[in-house]
Amino acid sequence: MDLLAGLNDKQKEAVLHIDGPCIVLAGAGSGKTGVLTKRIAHLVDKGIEPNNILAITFTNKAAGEMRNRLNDMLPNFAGSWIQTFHAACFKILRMDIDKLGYDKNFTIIDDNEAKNLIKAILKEENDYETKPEYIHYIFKNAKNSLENYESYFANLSEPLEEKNKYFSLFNTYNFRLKELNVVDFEDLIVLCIKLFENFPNVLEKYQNWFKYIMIDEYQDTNYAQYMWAKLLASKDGNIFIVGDPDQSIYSWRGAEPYNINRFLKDYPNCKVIKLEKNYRSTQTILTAANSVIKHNESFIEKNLYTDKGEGEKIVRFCAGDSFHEAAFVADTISELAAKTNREFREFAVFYRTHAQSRAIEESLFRKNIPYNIVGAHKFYERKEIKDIIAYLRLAINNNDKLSFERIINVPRRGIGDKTVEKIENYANEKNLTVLEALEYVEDIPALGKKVTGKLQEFYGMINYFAKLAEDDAAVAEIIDEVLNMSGYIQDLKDSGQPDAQTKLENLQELKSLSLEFADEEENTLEDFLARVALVQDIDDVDNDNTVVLMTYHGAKGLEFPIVFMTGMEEGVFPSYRSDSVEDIEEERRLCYVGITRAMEQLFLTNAESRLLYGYERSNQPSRFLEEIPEDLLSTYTRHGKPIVKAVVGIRVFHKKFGAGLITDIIEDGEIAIIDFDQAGERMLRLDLAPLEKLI
DNA sequence: GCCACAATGATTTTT
DNA sequence: TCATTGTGGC
Repeated sequence: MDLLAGLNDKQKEAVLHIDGPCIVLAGAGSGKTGVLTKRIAHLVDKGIEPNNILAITFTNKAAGEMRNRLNDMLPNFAGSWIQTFHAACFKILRMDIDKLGYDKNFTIIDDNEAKNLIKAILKEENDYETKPEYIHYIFKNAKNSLENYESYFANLSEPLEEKNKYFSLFNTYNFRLKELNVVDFEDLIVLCIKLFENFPNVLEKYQNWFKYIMIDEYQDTNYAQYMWAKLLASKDGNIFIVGDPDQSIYSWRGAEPYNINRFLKDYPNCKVIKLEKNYRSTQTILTAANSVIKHNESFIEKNLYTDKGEGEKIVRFCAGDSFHEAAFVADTISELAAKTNREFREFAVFYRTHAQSRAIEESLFRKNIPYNIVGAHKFYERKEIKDIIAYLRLAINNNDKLSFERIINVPRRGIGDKTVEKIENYANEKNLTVLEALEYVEDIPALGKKVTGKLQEFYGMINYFAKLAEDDAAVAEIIDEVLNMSGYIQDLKDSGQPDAQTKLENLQELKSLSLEFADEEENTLEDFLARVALVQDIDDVDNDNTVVLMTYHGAKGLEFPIVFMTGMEEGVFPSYRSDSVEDIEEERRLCYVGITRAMEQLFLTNAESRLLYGYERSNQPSRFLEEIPEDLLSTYTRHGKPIVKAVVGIRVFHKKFGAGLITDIIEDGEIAIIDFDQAGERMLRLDLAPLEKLI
């Protein structure tokens, strides 16, 4: 097959690049995934072993997509190192973490569990002042910085007392992690680097292994990830990175777009390739995106262009309030879907915060438009899923107190905090894991007979699961045993919770996932647990034909024929929380990401007032709106659309009651009965009521 | 150990 | 406003 077919000159140059450092600045929609995969295919064509190629992505979804495309291109492709940073580090640590004094059957905890551990520590210290979220943030930054921890904490701009407290908490936290035989997300990267630095022969092993390194979404790497890649590439210097500084929207999570500059400094002779031709959007949309992002200070100018032609104008709609805005979105979707024969899945609605989705949901629901919210409730964060995972983790890692505490009384076994405390004290005293302590449950002082029996039962059950795992039973089978033996399913069925059915379905889904997992090369329970920890959400290829709702952040990497950017208001987007120039610039990049998702048509909406934290707030239109040239827009406001003739069935807007539908007109056309979306049914005099017709 | 009510405090979240 | 978290009574 011809790898270069259909590529432009810049893309070809990137695909054909083999040795030495190279940076590809890939604008939105410039075909970067194609370039990455084709470059791998080209390397393989040139006789390079697939296993000598390391390709790093940020999401499992991106990694999976790349693998799929390669499998299509090269049917026998067996490269197993197309991974996220975290998954690659996990694979490395699984082989060598014992050199750092960790047990090889360590498990991974996610951010929530890390926060819970921090909360527990704070509670032990009777510290009710320190905010766990903040501490967690500091801890993450400390690890990602790769600095000496003592000096990192000493350099914090906090009072000395606080700094000392934080440092001491940090040490306790890390001590606990090791004790529990778990690592957090940051540890995966940092421990891997530690391994490389302390054991040069290990580093060399991987350097010889990964002769060709590729990193996607480089603008989103943090300092530790930058250093990790640099270490691995430092022997041969065959590092190929792809990124777009204008799409860096995660600096608040530790991403350092400055890493691109570091890269340019590290490799002054690197090849720089700019991909500016866009294959996604109309020129109108691209011009809008270019104009907005020009307001940011930038060291690399990019200008997206297309040969698709101008396309439709961007529609700008100014709504009275958030309900009006939502009604506009729903009405427009329903109209367009009918008129242009579009499927619902071609529409996407973006908002800055999840709280904004509600009004939009209600409007869509009212219009019978099917929709899906992306990213609000992640599969693996659901309580029922986490519970079952905790059973599995405890079976693998007997010392995982976090999991133990989570499920010892789920479903209810009559074992409360006091009992747990006694068990943990005993375990500490005798230097046993929590599960081992249960073996000697009769020796634990001050436990009732009933409780003892329950604990023995629990002990036997977990051991049985562990035995199954040891005998390499299929993960699905183990999950089945957990669901039944623990009584979890029965308890759900008996509970009478309104969402019990959904939960049961989710558990079924977990089982299905584990069945699929059985086909993987590495399919032990340990591997499954690592997968679960590293995959925050299941990317069920949404085959539903629904409108998609998500935050601007969630939209990154996606594309839709028709996009609604809602809440384009000062204080909402940009957020009232961003005040520094840097903050505003990041919001602007987020706006740029939003605009460039749209393929054919873009709608920008704002509301003159909206409900925030219980009270009404008036917001100015977003500054980003003014940064788009006027001639690209066709603007509609709720003003200037007086009701020419009130008839049953039209939608109207009332200054106080919001949007509603005229359901009847009585008294010779003098009085209308209007069913308001929010305010309910009202009778209003048409000559007096401040009504406007909704478009 | 469990349940009901009050107090709180609230962007964005690839792993 | 509203969902989550903590406290007090049983």
